Amino acid sequence: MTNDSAQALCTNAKWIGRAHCGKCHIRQLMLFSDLPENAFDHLLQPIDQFTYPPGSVIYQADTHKPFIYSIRRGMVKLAHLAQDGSNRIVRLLGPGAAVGLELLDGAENYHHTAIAITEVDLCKIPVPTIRQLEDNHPALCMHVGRQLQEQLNLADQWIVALSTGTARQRVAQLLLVLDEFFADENDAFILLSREDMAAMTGIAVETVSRMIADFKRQKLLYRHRENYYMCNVAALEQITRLD
Amino acid sequence: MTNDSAQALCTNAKWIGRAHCGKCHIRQLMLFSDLPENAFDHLLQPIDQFTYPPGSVIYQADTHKPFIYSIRRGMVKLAHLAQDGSNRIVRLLGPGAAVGLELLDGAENYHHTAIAITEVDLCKIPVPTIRQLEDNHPALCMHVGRQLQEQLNLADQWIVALSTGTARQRVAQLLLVLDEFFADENDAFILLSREDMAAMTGIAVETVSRMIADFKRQKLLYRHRENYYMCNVAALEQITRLD
DNA sequence: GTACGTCATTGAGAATTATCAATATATCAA
DNA sequence: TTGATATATTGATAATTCTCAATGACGTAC
Repeated sequence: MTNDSAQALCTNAKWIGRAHCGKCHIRQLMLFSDLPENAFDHLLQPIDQFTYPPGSVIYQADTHKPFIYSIRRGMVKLAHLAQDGSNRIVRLLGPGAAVGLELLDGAENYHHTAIAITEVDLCKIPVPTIRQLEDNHPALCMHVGRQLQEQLNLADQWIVALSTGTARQRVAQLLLVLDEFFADENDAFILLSREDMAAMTGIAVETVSRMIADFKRQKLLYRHRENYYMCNVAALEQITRLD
Repeated sequence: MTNDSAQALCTNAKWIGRAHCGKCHIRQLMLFSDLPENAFDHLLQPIDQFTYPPGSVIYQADTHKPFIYSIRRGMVKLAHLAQDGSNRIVRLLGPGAAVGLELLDGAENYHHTAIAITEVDLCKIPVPTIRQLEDNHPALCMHVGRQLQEQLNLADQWIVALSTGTARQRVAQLLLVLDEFFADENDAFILLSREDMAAMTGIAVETVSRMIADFKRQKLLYRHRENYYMCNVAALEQITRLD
């Protein structure tokens, strides 16, 4: 349970440019869907875009910066890192999700540590800018609510699917989550590190490795191309039911 | 893991009366805090109050009724009941919390089964009434958001505290949760059934019983009065850190 | 009071998982 | 390419937890 993952907590964000939310091509996914284009004409503070390399820390739990982030590309994990080195991932988020929303509800500090798993593009949105937009466009409040409800659903699913049952069942569920939410157009997904999978399911790294290796041998999980895998959904679903 | 809790899923709500939200004495806790008194003068549909005896089902997952509920008194569990009889509790809620909020975000059906643990008083709020109030009082949207954020925090804590670590640690964490959120003015709380505790922590009923019995023997947990218990917070916190 | 039902506790053995250690594989820099 | 490093896999054993079974405690109906 106590993993000594001495992953250096470094941030290596690279500025991509000013965001043009009115013209954002994935806006329907994002926090600002169906705000009018001109809503972004006179922002108090601009919204910038950044790229983060894999492993970089977007923000740390119990620290404060006045920004929330909207994920444009890539995969972000929200983790709880205890002082004893133990590490529990509570959520895995992808394009369209917003992180750091707790700041909008009066939280002083971030509740988790957010880390890029893959290369990630984010919009960095100042909290005062959100407030300004909320004042002028009450609909935004609903979108924030929708984000929260969505994340609540994910958290509940995390409890039911990834934190319940035998190790085999949990790892199978995790693969199904990756397949459902993070697969590309070929239905292939990046297989996470065993350490991350262990932190998601609350089981030991070696146990995860055994389950994954076993699934590979049984051809329930197979390589599609470099770093990308596909899985036999029906067979894994069977396992989640009957170990 | 698979518990054959053949608890009859019966509802026995008793009507208490029409709610007078403008004069609700715990309104600051509730969904409608700081809406003006007259906001409730011309509701499309009334808000009624009900009492539920322990064990009664408030609503069932995957069913639909156009109501959300605000808890005035008592303790409610949100559970996921799988067809194979397994039962995982994802949240424990008390006065001031609202349940069924997923309906406000377009969900067709409830996401959990909500069951009264103690005797419970609820306000039954029709969804159209919420919509009406939201239209007239945009601030309500923020309150819903706050409820969601609050429940998201609880869900995350559930993952980190109650679904991580050894059985001993999890049961200790559960007692700390009961002490923190559900203790009365004497700092005493109702000790849940072993079955509920097992469903909250994802461990077997017998294992929970062993841990609880052990805590009692060590005087970390002791009876205050009929059905109410107190715990040694410092000692239990110690256990959560070092097993 | 006794019989019954429900729930909590305890015991013992089986099964699962964690831990520690070794080996294999992949990755990366030179 | 070759090392050097990190990550994944596997093995063996210890520890934990689950499961099944028995017993105890408590309340309720009769």
